[in-house]
Amino acid sequence: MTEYLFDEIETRWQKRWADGRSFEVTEDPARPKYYCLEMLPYPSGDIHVGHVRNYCITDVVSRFKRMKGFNVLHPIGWDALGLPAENAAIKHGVHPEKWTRDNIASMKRQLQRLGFSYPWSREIASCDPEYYRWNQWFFLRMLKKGIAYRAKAPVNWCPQCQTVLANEQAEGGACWRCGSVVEQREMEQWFLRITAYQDELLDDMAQLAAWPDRVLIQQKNWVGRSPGAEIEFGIDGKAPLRVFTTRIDTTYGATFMVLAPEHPRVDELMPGATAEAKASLARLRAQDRRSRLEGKVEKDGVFTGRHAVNPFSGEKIPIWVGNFVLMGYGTGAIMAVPAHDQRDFEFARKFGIPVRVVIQAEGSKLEGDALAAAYDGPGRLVNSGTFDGLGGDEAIMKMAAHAEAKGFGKATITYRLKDWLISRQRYWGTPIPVVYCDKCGIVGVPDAELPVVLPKDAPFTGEGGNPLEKVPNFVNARCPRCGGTARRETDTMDTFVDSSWYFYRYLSPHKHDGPFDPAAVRYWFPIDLYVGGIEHAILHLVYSRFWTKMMRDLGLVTFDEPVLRLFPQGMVHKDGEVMSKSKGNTVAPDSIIGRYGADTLRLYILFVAPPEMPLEWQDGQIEGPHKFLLRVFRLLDRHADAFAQEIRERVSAELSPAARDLRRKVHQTIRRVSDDVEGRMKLNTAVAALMELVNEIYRLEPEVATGPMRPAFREALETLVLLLAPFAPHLCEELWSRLGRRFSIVDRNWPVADAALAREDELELAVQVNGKLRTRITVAAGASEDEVRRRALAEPKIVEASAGKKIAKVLVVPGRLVNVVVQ
RNA sequence: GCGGGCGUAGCCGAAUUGGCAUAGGCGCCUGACUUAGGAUCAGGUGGGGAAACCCGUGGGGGUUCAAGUCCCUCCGCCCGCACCA
Repeated sequence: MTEYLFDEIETRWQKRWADGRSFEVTEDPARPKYYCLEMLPYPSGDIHVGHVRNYCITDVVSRFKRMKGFNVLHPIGWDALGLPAENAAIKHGVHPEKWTRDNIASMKRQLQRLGFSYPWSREIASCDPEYYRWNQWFFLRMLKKGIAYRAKAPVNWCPQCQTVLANEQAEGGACWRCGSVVEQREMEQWFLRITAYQDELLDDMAQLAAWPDRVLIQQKNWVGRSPGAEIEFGIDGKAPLRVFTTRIDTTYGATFMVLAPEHPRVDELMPGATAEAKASLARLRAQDRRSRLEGKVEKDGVFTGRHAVNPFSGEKIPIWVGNFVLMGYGTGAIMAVPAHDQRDFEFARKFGIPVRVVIQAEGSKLEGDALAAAYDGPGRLVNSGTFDGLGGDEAIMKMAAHAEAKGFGKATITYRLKDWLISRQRYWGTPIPVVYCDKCGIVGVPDAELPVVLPKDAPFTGEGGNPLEKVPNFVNARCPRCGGTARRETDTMDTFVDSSWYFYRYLSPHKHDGPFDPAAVRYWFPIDLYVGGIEHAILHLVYSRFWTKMMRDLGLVTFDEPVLRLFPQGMVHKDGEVMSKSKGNTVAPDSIIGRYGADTLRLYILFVAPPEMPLEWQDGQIEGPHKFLLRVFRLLDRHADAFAQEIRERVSAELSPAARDLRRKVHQTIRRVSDDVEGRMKLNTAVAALMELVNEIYRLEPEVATGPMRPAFREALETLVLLLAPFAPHLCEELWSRLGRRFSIVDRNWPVADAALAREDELELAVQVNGKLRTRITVAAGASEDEVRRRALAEPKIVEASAGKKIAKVLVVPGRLVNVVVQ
């Protein structure tokens, strides 16, 4: 019965929405706008309820804003997702384009079934040639400005995916898609110079006040800005060794140096190494990458047999190779100060290298193990020549100035962030629009020849390697500059290039003479609300910030940041784990919709936990929201038809006590739901408020539904339907039309709370003695403080509790409580 | 190891600015209606106690008239980063 009910209602309204014209959006400068979206979904076949949560959140906010009178853009698009699409295509023996489009169609159907019909949407797919065109267009402009460049560098290679990866995509040494351990390879690849924006990515966080701190902290750590200094340590008969340090003030305490095992000068420094030393070196090199994945590996190293000169003290110190020094950070070499660095200390102890204190807190005489523990404590320099007695920043500044004056060093800033590697050895992605000419070198494809499209006949063997290399028609090209023969680039772009700017393309998805319409961008941007998973904190969300800054420098936009408010929703868990296909603990939306309806599923997801918290899926809990919707339906079913026939009367100013209670609850609920959705994004408490309202309506229905107070009852029902509409849109469209109102409910104004009606006439105040609850009193809302105090002190329980004691103070907190302090 | 967050009923959770702890839902109990109820409607539901009252937000301590909320400390869980020089 109920299944039939919701199925029929939902089918009916999904059809109406699909051809409804009232959802059109325009760039009308006179109207306030609201641009909200969820992170670009992957067309990865079947969705499960874990995916559905961010759609629910965004859809509720969109509908709410629409009812608030905003022009709302809530678009949807699809990521081509190069690598997984290609792997899936190989696995299933179909072309990745067909696989992608089939999955897009399937996902679209599933989302429509959920009521996410995106009536005010503009749709894009980043696998379309027209999207390729603009990716390439941007690339060529970046190439011209030196932001895109090709270089040989150590890069991450995923042996499973058979392609290189960006640093961000190989975090912790594992591939972001397949989890394989990545290898380091020296390869020539395409990069985007994101490091040109590293300071701005940090500084502009000041504009991101509405982003969660944890995301900003993650990004900050990822950029990893460390101010410090570079110093050169001389080596007899060789070029000096450069190191980076944040603690130049400890240089007198450097008792040895350490190179990363992969450091390019290791072989040069140990030409006549013994077989034993060579074996140690080989061991260190083999060990290094794995050690970082597996966590703790004991510090290990080998002495090169050579020494370097400390430029401050002139002391000769041994040069070691050590597994705890990373080639990817700083210069890949360090000066080791065992007295003031835990890692250096451990290494020094293992190999019997001396430890020299150069910073000491006044009066302290630390020795041995305690030295390391004190390494970052405050103190003054000792054993540091002419710098003795200096402390903190002053020591750092004076020593850096000295190094610069003597020409062996200078203050620098080191960053962890590396340039974004965007080339991929895959078929299914945007072709990088350049050719290699024997005479002219690297030449960009002219705009007029864009887009460079993928050949349809690429062979998919599943044997690895890029199929594009095996398509002569694609590879053999003419040089646009000299007309000679040239070889076309076969690498394609990282899928994260697509997602870096898709939300601009939404504004004008069919534009052919530019990536987007600047007037539309002026109107809609920046994005007001962006909902998505936290897993993109240092991937998509860094890339798209970079992309916007890059476009600003190309003169395409005038602002620095694309997203005003970021809202990372919590994951959906089941059986204690994140719900995901690979875990096999998914719940299909279809099975829930078939049983309870799409509105119930939405309401459950929104109600059972606040949106930012993880949600534990529990089968039984969905009954509550379902029963609630049926309760609403039955309530309206009893009255709607009659109300639709009647003339709408104004609510009388003379209210019965029951009608007064009802109106108060109605207006309090308007206020609560509005605040919860608009300000705090606490959609779970908004739903709870609506449940309270329905309980109150049921309670008062016998007294108010008929007779002179009927208009107040009608007001309650209509307001309920309006407030519930963003949460249960199918049901509320149905009920709204049953009340004789016109399609669509999202075009109705959101109700406005009347403060006078919401105010309580009487207040129940707690009366405490020394902070302990003793009794309660009921007073008129406007009662004076004096009167409240008198009433409280007259209460028998208070008289009893304070008998024989001195009343020191009586605190009256208006509207809340009275606290009598006795001694 | 460093950084961030969290810990409230049998379960999910509420408490927005330090002001009546536990809203709303699940579950459970009672009653009504009913041939029947896994439907619906109404009521109850932190622990102890006959009651007065006492206890109660992971443990301990502190600030305050008043602490789930602020401070210190310990325990547990989650997330992020991790030889970053």
